[in-house]
Amino acid sequence: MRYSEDHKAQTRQRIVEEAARRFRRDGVHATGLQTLMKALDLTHGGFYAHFKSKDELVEEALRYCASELDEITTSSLSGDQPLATFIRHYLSKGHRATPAQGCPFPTLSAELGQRGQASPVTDESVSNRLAQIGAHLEDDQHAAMVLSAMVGALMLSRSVVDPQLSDRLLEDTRASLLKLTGADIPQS
Amino acid sequence: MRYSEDHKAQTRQRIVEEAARRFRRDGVHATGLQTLMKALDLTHGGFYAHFKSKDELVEEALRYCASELDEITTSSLSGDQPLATFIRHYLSKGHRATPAQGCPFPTLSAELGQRGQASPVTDESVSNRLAQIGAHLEDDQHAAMVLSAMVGALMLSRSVVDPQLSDRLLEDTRASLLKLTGADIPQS
DNA sequence: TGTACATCAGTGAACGCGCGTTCACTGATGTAC
DNA sequence: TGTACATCAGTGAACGCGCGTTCACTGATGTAC
Repeated sequence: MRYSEDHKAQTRQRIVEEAARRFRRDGVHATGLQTLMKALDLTHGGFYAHFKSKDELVEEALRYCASELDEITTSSLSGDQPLATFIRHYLSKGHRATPAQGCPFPTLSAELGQRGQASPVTDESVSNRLAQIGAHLEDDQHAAMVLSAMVGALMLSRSVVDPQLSDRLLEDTRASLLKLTGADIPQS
Repeated sequence: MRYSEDHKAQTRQRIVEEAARRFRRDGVHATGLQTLMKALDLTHGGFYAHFKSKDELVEEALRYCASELDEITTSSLSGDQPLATFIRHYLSKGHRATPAQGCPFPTLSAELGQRGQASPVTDESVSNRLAQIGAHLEDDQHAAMVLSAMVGALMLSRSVVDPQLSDRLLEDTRASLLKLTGADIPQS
């Protein structure tokens, strides 16, 4: 079957977006191409018309996550009390409950490090986040700690069983970060 | 072959320790029982004389990591300027380079959350860490942020390619945490 | 002390399964005449 | 306008492989006599 001009590009994009969801929800290793393609009503053989390997898809999906993250943080860090808003959003129960649509670091960083699949895409995304956060701090050397605390707290809060402990990790970290960054940037 | 009284217990322990190393280095999913047993000069079939499933081994290995972590933190948090020493040790290049012997949170938390394999062992270990850290802070509500920042920074520093960026994550976070906790606990 | 037997940690072939990847193929559509 | 052909996104069977798990087995040792 021959399709309209941009049909192939659209299919490719659908694969990338579904992969970005599943990688974050289940992990890269645990996401099979067969299942992934079936979820899009496609057969697995067709995958290789779009990507030369699973690794190439991983790279693409990371790029997609990174650009999504860029958008969200950029828009979130532009209103009133931008950093506080961002922290509250990042360390929210909503974000904790939806890893598939969330920040890729708490879900994918460990696995990418272990698989030796780290890519410049991750580096650039981390650098961008540090720069964005640092721009809203009096001393931008604290940016690494703020980012690390957000990523770590979200990951830990998703890994414990007890809901109270999970809430505590999320809420205490949020309160501490708000207090610390609020002190750096006096609020109106 | 019939072996000495505690031979079986010793073998079991060797399996648990090798698993704890490999799970942290490669991830749980990526660690095969075949390879694991071969590394101990055993055949894979014998595995089930010790554990009823891989899941049971995961649980055991987590328990082992947790007790190891207990020991390290307890001894590390008992000298002079205990929290500062602990932070420096945790966010060191040595710890970054040896995930197999290090804290299980940066390597395993994401995967355990994704696999729905979270276990009370993790909860207890997180609680213990929070309590230990909180005991050395003026306001123990900051414990969650301190732990999250350490876990997040170590994980992120292992996931980036650029050594400078990796160092920055580690060192900036360390400096920030030392400054923050040092302010809470005035040093002699 | 010497022999027969029971134990059971460890062996290794085999199971079904899903993985990533390859490939000969289909068939609806756009193009050429 | 109508017909023949080329294109190529997507199909689905097949590949070798390693996974977790099962099982009939081995054979060195401790125990019983």
